[in-house]
Amino acid sequence: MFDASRLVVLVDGFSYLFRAFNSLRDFATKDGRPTGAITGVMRMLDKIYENCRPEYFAVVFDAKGKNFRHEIFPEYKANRPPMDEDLAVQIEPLQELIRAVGYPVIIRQGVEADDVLGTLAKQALRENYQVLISSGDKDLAQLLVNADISLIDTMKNQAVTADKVAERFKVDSLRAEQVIDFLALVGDTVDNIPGVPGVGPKTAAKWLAEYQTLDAIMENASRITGKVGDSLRASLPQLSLSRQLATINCDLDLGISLSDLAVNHVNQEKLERICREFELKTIWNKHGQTDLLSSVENKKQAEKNYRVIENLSELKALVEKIKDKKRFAVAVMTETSHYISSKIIGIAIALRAGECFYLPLRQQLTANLPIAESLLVLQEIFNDEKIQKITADGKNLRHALKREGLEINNLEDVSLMSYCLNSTACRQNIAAIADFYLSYKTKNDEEVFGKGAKKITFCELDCERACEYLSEIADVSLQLFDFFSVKLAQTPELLALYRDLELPLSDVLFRMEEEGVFISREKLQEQSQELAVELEEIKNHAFDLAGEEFNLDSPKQLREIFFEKFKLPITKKTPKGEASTDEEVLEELGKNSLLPREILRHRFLSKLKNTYTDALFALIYPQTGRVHSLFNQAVTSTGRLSSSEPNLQNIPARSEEGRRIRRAFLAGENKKIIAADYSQIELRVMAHLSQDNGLCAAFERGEDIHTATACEIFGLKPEECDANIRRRAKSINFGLIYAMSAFGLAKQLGISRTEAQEYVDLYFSRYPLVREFMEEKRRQARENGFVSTIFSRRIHTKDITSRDARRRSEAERIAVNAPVQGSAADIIKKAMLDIDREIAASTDCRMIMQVHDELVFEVNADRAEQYREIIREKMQNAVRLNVPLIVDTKIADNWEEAH
DNA sequence: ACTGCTGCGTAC
DNA sequence: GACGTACGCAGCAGTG
Repeated sequence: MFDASRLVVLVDGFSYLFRAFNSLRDFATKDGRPTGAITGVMRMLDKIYENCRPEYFAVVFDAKGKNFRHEIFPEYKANRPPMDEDLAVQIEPLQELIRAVGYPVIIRQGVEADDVLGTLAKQALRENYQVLISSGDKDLAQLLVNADISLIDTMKNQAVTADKVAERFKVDSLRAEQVIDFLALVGDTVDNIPGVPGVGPKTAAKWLAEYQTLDAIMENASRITGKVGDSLRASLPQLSLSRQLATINCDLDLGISLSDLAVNHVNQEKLERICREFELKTIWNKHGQTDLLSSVENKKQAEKNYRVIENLSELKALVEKIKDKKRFAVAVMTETSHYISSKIIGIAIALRAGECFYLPLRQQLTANLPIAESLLVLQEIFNDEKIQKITADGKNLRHALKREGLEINNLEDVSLMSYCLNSTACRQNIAAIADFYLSYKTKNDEEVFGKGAKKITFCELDCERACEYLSEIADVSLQLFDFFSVKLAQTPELLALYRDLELPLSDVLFRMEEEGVFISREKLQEQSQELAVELEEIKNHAFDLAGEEFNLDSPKQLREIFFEKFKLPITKKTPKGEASTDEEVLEELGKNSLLPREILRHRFLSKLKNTYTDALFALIYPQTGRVHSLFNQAVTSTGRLSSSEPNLQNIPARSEEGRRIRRAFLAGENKKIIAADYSQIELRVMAHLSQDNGLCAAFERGEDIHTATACEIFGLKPEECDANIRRRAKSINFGLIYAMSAFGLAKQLGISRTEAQEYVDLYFSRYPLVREFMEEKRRQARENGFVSTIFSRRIHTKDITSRDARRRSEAERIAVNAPVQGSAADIIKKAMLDIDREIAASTDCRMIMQVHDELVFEVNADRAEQYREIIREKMQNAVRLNVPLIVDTKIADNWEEAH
């Protein structure tokens, strides 16, 4: 119907508002606040936007108060009945909502929406756009004098064109040029435009058919007979006023350019807040997931131009372009496997949305670029501080380049930007991010690579497919960078989180991963063999006790033996309703028989063997004897790091046999391990955040916090507090951080629910601000949809208003725990940066692991003491809290002894 | 043979 | 249901 690339759609907001309000009168929130107008207008806006896909779009509303027509005629619109209160309350939230989803909203004081619509329309015509105005207001028909303007009647959903003007006014003949004069003659009782009394549409149309214009009618007034003629002559003095009032002013100075009418990215936070407040699930589902601009960008994608760079001179030409442009997005593909040994297959470089170049380096069946020369050319731009490099995963890119002997600086990372904006909105990989924020669906991996046995690797792709696949990643990275830059700038503290904490940290993590940790193959192997022997003994013993052979690792078979064969009582069920055989159950059964105890021992040892000694052994990199695991930066909801392949953050520490694993984590020759861990960092953070006097004072005095808690709530002196009482207090303390219920505490301590509740009540009466802190966090979560850490990191709590009580209480626990856990994560991250800056220049000290509240270093033995002090000082002073931060450090030859 | 889920257990 | 955040093992059921 229209050429969307030259189309401007203008919507008369109030026209939509009345229409929607009247047709959806019973829409309301659960507590009775009306929402029909909001819902209806949004539906109508989405519909017209999606149907027309205009280049520019605006929703125009009348401003409150008087306008220039009141100045020339004070009684203007004096007869308007007051607006229905149910409608009035919807206006402001609606306008906010429209802005939040990204449609431009225009409201101007002193003029009416019609004048704004007319002015914008004229402006658009000047720039050779077609204009479509959607309104129920007949007066706008006067704009149809121009063929490039069309009207859509909101009420009937019909197009009104110049030849339909008469039809629209239900008269025999009327041309667009005559609409103003027609309106002046007829007048408007609602707007209180006087007109000629006794003259209605029929008479006005008849006169205009005969005399063409109002001026001519006025000149010939004397020739008109009858009562209407008398009336016309009596009205002559005010007719020009009527005409003035009826005339839409198309020459306002609005200070708006056409580009202001481009749709914007969705404002997720605002949208979420409004949708939550007014229970607008459908709108949230629609706009919370997609983005108006994405359709624009997807359209650009349709014109995307991905090209393979075929020789060195083309590459050099590209590099010159990049030097000129000062920024580009880059994506690499390696031969899968592990970063530590992986070579680059190809590189994609995006210069602007839709424009990308692919550099084949080790593509099979392809005339690749000469690797050494190409990398040399690239090194120049990678190392140029003035050229900004954008990537979807900076750490991985650094690894890939490092394998080729390259480095890169001035790097931006869209995954980290996305993570800082919202850690839980979507998984933080480029495909999920592009889908979530741009509704851009990247190529499906399965379609590109196949699956199962037919699966191929990236280097086996033909060059064109490789180019399409990787170019798309670089392309969307570039687009997302611009998108996130705007979003982060809207919330400066999140921009700071990204720029000052997460982005620089990714480089520290890169070097930790590169460094790896030395693990003794011999020690692991020795332990593994011992474990195998004991496991075999236990297995045979278990078979004897059970009277049959079975798989000790199978919960299903254990169920059959315990609860069917031996008919032991079922005390606990799994979420699926099956009898549980977990540790707690077997401990209980083990009080009366040997088999459960043997199973427990078997479980414990096989866990050690399978998950630790054997798995770790397999991941030792043969050339160096070191394990290079991943420290994932954008995984957890709270801001903690996670570790994988292998997970170095859950190496056993509590049992003696488990700690033996840690003894295999060695310092290299002439080196020492330094372990430095924060003492009670989460409880200190809670003391700081809650400002509770009692809790802060205990830390100020340097007391053992669990003993102090025990003394406080049980009214004891420190010397009266035995290990058992301290254990209870410790459980309470941890339970609080995790927002544990009395039920959970009771189970943990093996006491009754009421007794546990008494402990909790006692705790809160002694530490009242802790309770207030928790209530405040739940309140903040309800109000904002998120809670924040001391570094302003946000943790979203979308289920906080859920009708499902279980989901809601889960969200409440997140609201309480996340600021504590997340702030602790912020603090250690800051410490890592501070330490890194101190040690980066030297090779004597390397950070090798982070375990949430602990940092592990490998240092030159003769400088260990010196670094220990630096580490302690930087960790303790990473931030300034209301309570002291204490760090315990120890130097040893292996990780276990460093505690 | 592969995939994804379940049950369980390790860390902080 | 009932304690927050992770990762990863073996078993197992469904799919090809």
